Amino acid sequence: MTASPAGVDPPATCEDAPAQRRRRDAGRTRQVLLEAARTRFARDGYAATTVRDIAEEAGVNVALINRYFTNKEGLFEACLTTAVTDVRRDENGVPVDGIAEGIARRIGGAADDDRLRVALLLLLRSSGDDRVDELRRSVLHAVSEKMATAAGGADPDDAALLRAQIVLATTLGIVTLRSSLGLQPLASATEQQLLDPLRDLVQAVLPGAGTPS
Amino acid sequence: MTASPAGVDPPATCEDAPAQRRRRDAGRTRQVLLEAARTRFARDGYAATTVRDIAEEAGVNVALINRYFTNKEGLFEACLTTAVTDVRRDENGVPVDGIAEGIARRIGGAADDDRLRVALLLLLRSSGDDRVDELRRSVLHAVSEKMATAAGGADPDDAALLRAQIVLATTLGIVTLRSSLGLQPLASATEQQLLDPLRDLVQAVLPGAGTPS
DNA sequence: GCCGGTAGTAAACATCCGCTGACATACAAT
DNA sequence: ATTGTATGTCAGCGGATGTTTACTACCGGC
Repeated sequence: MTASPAGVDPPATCEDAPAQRRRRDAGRTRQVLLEAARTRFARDGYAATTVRDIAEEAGVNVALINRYFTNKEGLFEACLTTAVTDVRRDENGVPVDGIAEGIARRIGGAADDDRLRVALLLLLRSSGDDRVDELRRSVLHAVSEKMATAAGGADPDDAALLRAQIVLATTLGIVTLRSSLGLQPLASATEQQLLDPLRDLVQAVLPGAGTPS
Repeated sequence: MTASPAGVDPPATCEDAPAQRRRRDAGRTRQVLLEAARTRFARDGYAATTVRDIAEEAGVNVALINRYFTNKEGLFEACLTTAVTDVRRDENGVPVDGIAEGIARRIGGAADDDRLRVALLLLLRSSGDDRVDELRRSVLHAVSEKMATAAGGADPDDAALLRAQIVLATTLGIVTLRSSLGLQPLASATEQQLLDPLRDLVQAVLPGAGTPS
């Protein structure tokens, strides 16, 4: 017992975590798995990502994916759910005016906002499952509705919704071209450099979008 | 010889093609394969598309993919080359002014312009091969340069290029949201309905973009 | 201490994937 | 008609993929 045959780290030195970290923690491994899957799915897409890749990146046994998420599809759905949460939370935190500022910050912001960029990329990835696709669609629809409402007042008509969705398309397109393609100079443009064009764009496309300056 | 044992159609009735169609035509099968691969790759992405799928859709034996394109990667590269050609040809055919009109027509135009939409989607798909990715990048860069030049005069600086790439991002984003997500009302918007917002957008984002009306 | 249930592991399974080589057939030149 | 070559077919290989199963190690409560 004192010298376990296969143990790499005997419990002599405690871990660096605030509380001593358990070696076996279902919630934690679930979280690590989810995090690894998010980045992989967002970067490479569903089909190009293997469960073994995810497990290795998470430092976890492959079989645990099936234990905690039933199957690969379930893991993807869980990732998408976290992405939906991220997007919704971000929506609430942003002021109603300053749409362009919000987009620029989300797209080109500091590295700690990377989570939101991953979430946006995830919303563009499809696993082929119709039910999950419907989830993606409904979230993006809600986002565009929110944007249209913020720009033009309550209960936007189809024309206003269309304009909001065009702005949304711009946002998603920029994120894609930046992270997946690395198209220069767009890919290395700072938040500040993005702001001016985006302000022009939003102001022109969205009816009644205030000019906060 | 007169009654071939496995022949399905003896050459009694000639095919409907203008000249009698040969039963074995390398160029034609190559073309059919390329066509099937384009739509599949554009719709489902590289990894999610199998060579067996492509061959079946083309009505052709799987092994012929390797015969004519070496491997799956080669087939994808050939698809991308046709997409590049399509985009370049389309660029030349469009007048310098009326950028918004051009985008609207390409995005929401008649069904016979579907080839260009497939080409645009293909440019967003990656096979993971660095050399092919560089091709995608260079083409999109050239497109944005052309757009910036058309809008603001020769030799655009980085700021002008950035603005053109934002418009390009809008274009690609709209195509994605329409065909891959089916986001309403954007997905079913007609060319005419897209035109007004796009005119506003282009006019605001691109410096010196003329107002042709 | 020990013991039940939970967390994690290892190995294998069934299937699918891209690809290849040997073979069969159609075409064209002779 | 014969023959050489281009074109297409077929079966299968080696490997990767998602998933399952049988097993071990750990933890917390008694």
